[in-house]
Amino acid sequence: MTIYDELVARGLIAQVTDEKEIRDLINSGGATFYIGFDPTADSLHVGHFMALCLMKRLQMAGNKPIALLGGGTGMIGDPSGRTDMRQMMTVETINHNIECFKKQMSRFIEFGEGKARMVNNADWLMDLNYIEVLRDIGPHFSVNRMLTAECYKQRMEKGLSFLEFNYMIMQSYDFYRLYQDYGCNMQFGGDDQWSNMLGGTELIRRKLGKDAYAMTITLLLNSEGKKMGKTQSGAVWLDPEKTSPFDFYQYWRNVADADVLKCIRMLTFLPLEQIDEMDKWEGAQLNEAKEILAYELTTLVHGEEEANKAKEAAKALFSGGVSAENMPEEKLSDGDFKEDAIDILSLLVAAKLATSRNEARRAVQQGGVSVNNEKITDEKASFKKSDFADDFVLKKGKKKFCKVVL
RNA sequence: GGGUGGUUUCCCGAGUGGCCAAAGGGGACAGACUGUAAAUCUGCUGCAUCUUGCUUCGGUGGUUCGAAUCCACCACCACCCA
Repeated sequence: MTIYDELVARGLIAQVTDEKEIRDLINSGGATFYIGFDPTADSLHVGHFMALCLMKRLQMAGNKPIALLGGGTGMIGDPSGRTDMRQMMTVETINHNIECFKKQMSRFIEFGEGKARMVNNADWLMDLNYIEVLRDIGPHFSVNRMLTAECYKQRMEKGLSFLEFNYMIMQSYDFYRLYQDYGCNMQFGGDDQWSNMLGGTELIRRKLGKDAYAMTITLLLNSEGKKMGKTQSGAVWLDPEKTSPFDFYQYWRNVADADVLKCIRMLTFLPLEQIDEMDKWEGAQLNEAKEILAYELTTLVHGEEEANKAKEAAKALFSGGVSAENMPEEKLSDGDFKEDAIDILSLLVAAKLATSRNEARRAVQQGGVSVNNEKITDEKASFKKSDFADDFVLKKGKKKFCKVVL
């Protein structure tokens, strides 16, 4: 199976500028492609992960990847898919985020001579001269056209600043530069990047009279049409400090039935035949598929060891046992104890299972709290250090728990 | 620059002087049922020393016994005119 067909079969391709050309190009390994990553946070997330996987897949097929860090575009902020303006980031934040990105990326993709290339668009965007750019690039963009682009259209109601309006031009300029400097003839990106990417192919055509191509990756949406990889408290991060391997595992373990196969197809490297087989599964058997999804992804992102730990911890907990072997831990300090005792509400807060004593109280009142599998019903319950050995399992609700270490 | 409308708790959104920690919906959380799914039902949703107290309705100051509600100034946003 060719790489292009595999991408199609996995449902990864959303839009392409020229299907035949792109198919030939990437199947023959003739593409030098780039994917841009704006340093909007200090860790990559699942969306980035998909892009990195795509990079890897194409690289294995002989194509040359360029990872573009948006040190320059991050100064502007992409308005695509947003209903309000991004908060402007300071240069320090951007640089810090870029460093974080670099570190994480190197774990997935090999960079270096003859391998993948990593560049930062700050290197050329920051030194641009306003008037020169206007005269050089400006004439090739029609404001009328730009305003009809989907990414701006959404913003016509809420307001769009001139700063953000320029984002498309900067991204287009990136492509134009990469085309000239590295022979980059293709751009990949999230589906929300489509109009920005077309800006680049168009600019290359107008300025250089050459063809360049663009392809977007399907956004990973759940059955309700919402972006996946998001939780109430924010994104599911790849940084283990921000989202623990256990939580990461649990996120995928808990996806809805309707979404499991799609996720496996799009996010894992499992062979398509095996996935097609799983596609026949129904009902409770899907639980097994979720386990596979969670395990595969955790392995890819955090390594086999962490994946095993997460899997074991989850198994132990959900199959009734209290084996706290690999469970996420929360350490208590002596300061948490008053006169050698700690009440249940403080305990929940200290273990970060509740954000306030009120919240903790509610959980107890509603019967959602247990200590070492014993339900706590009295909100005034209190524990002494001597009531436990070195640690114990504190549980709030069905899925939130931690091993409290004394 | 001129005019108009707006800024409410996680989000949407009601509230135009006391009965407002603030309707309703969504989301989140907890319980029941289940397969660590979905759907459904119930509870719950500012903070705390919790039958009470404290802090909140863009910001600051004022009027008043009493302000999310009235006044002044400021900030931000949208629309119309330039």
